[in-house]
Amino acid sequence: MAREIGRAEGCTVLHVDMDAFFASVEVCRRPELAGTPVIVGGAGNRGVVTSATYEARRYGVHAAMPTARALRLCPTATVLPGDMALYAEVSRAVMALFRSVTPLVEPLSMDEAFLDVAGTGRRLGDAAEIGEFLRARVFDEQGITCSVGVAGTKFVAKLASTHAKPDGLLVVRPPEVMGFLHPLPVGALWGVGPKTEETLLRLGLRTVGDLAHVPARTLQRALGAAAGTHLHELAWGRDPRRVVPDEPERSTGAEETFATDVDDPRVVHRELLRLAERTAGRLRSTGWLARTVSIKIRFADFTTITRSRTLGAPTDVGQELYDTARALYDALGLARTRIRLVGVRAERLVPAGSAPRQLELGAREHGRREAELAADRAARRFGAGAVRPATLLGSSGGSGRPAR
DNA sequence: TCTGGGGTCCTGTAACCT
DNA sequence: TCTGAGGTTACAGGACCC
Repeated sequence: MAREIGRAEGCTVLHVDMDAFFASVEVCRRPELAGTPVIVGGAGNRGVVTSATYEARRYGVHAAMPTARALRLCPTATVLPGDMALYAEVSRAVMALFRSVTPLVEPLSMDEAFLDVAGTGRRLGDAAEIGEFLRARVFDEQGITCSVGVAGTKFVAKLASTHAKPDGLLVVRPPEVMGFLHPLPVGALWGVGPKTEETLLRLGLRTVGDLAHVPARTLQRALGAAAGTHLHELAWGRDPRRVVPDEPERSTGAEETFATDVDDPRVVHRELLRLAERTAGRLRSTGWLARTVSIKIRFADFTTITRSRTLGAPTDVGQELYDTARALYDALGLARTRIRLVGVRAERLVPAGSAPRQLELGAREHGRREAELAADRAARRFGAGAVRPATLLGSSGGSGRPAR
């Protein structure tokens, strides 16, 4: 349990990260699982681990690992399918707690957020004391632990919370940044994944310190202008990004992997319709319209393509998303090609209130939109799936059923 | 060992316009 | 009329994150 409490001079940014979030929420709900390996993830032949308790991680289990492999490593683990609605509820409560401390809360995902506490006054103490206060409150109210990084910049705070895990808090004051940063492996930097790490290792750059002492030009040549400049700045601890609350969404979508590969266009069409409806429902519930529709196709060999088209007028109508998605798919001429996954995404979102609805198609489109809004209301009353397009009725037992 | 689902951002290319 | 430069936008792909 890494813990270092002290004055947090020059530190106003907190990064709070729930420990093994989904798995911890499950253990909280089922206390008999406490202290045992628990895996949340897909159980099918194509499922992967979404979250795992530290007891499971000790066996080498980690997120994104195929569940089947995780179970070979840790046969005693309890595998749970996951309950996104419950996790979202816990997440909302935790974010509300953060906002009771400062309005400057920037959620990164369900289980982590940046907080800027520069303007909170001394009521709760300095940034480190605020961090400890939040850790205690999250545990009291939700029964789960979290880790906190405290620093002067977002990215150092993020690295600090990673180092504090699990159930800890780490402060990195400005004079300590280089000493903290430079021994870390390059892969620790935000934005360095397996590919970039390989490129850097080929250049003989192993640590963040190595990166810092190479000319920025060298990194720009190897990684491109943006990434090269960015990494060089980070290696010197420079990160001017502010904590920004309420960033609008840029896209939303849905995708599903089939339980077994599919080559029947009718099955693909049906899945595109289902995904378009799901995506449109999300647009309506969040008040956005999409200007661009894109589809994603992943083939049996895991190669992936995307195709997109910009609409004449922005929409949140499932039938319109589907018409476009289907046209994009049909244009590929993929009959008999084995497909593993399909996805539909709505991009270039505009607020529903700001965009004039298209008049030309008025009557018909209005009818569709009204029907889908009525279906939304029915779903809220009677549960998701209460109202579905006729082509989706009875389709839940087909051979092309998506993996769950 | 066989790779989920939700996203963001960057880059290269082509088309189009001036 | 032809050609090229340069800017903008749309599209496709890839890397990355949780």
